[in-house]
Amino acid sequence: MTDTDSSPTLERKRGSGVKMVYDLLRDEILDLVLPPGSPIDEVQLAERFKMSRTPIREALVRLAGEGLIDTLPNRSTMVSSIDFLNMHTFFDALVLMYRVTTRLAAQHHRAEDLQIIRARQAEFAAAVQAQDALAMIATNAAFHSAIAEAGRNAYFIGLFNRLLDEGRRMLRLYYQSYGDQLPQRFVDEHEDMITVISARDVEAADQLAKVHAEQIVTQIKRLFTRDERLDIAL
Amino acid sequence: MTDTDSSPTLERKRGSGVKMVYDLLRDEILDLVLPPGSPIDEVQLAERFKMSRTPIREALVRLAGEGLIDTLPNRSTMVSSIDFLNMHTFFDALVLMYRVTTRLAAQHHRAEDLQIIRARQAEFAAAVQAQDALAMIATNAAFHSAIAEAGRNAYFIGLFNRLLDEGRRMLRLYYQSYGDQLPQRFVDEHEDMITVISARDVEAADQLAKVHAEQIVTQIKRLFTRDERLDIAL
DNA sequence: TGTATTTTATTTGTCGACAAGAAATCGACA
DNA sequence: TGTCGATTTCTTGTCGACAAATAAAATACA
Repeated sequence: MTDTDSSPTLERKRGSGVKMVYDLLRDEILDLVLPPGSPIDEVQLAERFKMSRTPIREALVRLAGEGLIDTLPNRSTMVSSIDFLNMHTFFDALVLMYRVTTRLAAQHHRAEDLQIIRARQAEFAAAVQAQDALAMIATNAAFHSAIAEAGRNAYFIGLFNRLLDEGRRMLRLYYQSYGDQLPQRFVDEHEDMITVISARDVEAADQLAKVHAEQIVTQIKRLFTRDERLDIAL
Repeated sequence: MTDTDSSPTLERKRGSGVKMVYDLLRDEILDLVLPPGSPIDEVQLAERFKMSRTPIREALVRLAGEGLIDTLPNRSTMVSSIDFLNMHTFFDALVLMYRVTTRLAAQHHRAEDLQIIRARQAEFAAAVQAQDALAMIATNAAFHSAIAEAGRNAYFIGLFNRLLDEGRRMLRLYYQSYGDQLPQRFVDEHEDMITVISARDVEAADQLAKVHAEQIVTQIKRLFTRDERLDIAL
């Protein structure tokens, strides 16, 4: 890992360094490649990416702003822990955002939005077909994120994406312990959601999102409550 | 401004510089001391606070993360504009957060929460009494923020505070043009909200928050739509 | 006089180095 | 052997300086 590696005199474009390390670190955190509590060493990252600590630091400040890492002043910085104690607040917010974004999508979507949503749904269906649990998590989040985008409310989009990120971490924690798969039922429900959205049936969209979200929540809750091993990760 | 000034060898505590400039810049932005579009010059701030550009930069990255400033790569950074075109999305989110946070406060509040809420309400009533429009804006936001805290959902608290900040900018824009005052009616409604929260009447809290929020929204809307001068600020 | 091109200037992005703060290590002493 | 204190080490926070990118200004040319 410390050899001269691939690029000898790598020339980076001026502003791209921070985005690169931000994106990669973010992915590694959300995929639990860096599990909660992992130490984040600036100088280690600096020599890993062959750049100064300054752009590394900027990326870390951004991640800290999103709550993905915690910074102990003058001491250390590490990947933030998953708050299982207040998980119910997460579920409350998640269900509400599911409903609101689906509602707004039914109201404000345009033709091109539906194309994107359908593409995401196809990817999700493929992941389910392939029994690829991690791909299911990612494509499911992308599907609902696309719906939120169609709703065109930046405030809701922001919070929802944040929640989906947090959920990605929690689900990943589960799916790497087991080898389970999400049921085919979700695929069908997604199809129904697309139907009512394109029909601009706001109330039906809301109701569908509600049962869909609560179903996911109860499933996740069941997984976590019957598995005490996860308590140690707190 | 460039003389030796007050403190000759001012010793700042190690991590306090960024917080100081962050807090102050944030206040100046929200109070429209720095109106939308104002250029933010790093070196100017650096010599103003007598520190290096590095901590300034960190504060700016944080502010950019909250959407309070916009950074043009390699060019300039300035105070972000108020998005009047999508104001309805702001109102949608604001009303919903009003409702949700008040609901949750009725459910989860503790005795000490009510003390804080009542204190904020007293400050708001005093501001109304004194006809201090700016103080009304601030204390009203603080009142509802305290209710949100009592609801104990970090996700909703985060979004709601963000919305209150944005609303603070918009209202400030209005109240510095005119000399109007919020009606006494809001004080009474606040009292009603405290009553139903302490009675843990969730549905009544929700309903009260709904009419309260929508009333505020319609009032703001009326102010902005009847005043075309504000279009130029976009 | 108007337009294209070079030059200058200003601002940001990055770097290497140093200092401060806190934890870990070591050592003195009971 | 255990505890307290000094020292070392390790990481972060800050600094001054340089380089790149862009905009503005100046110049050349038709």
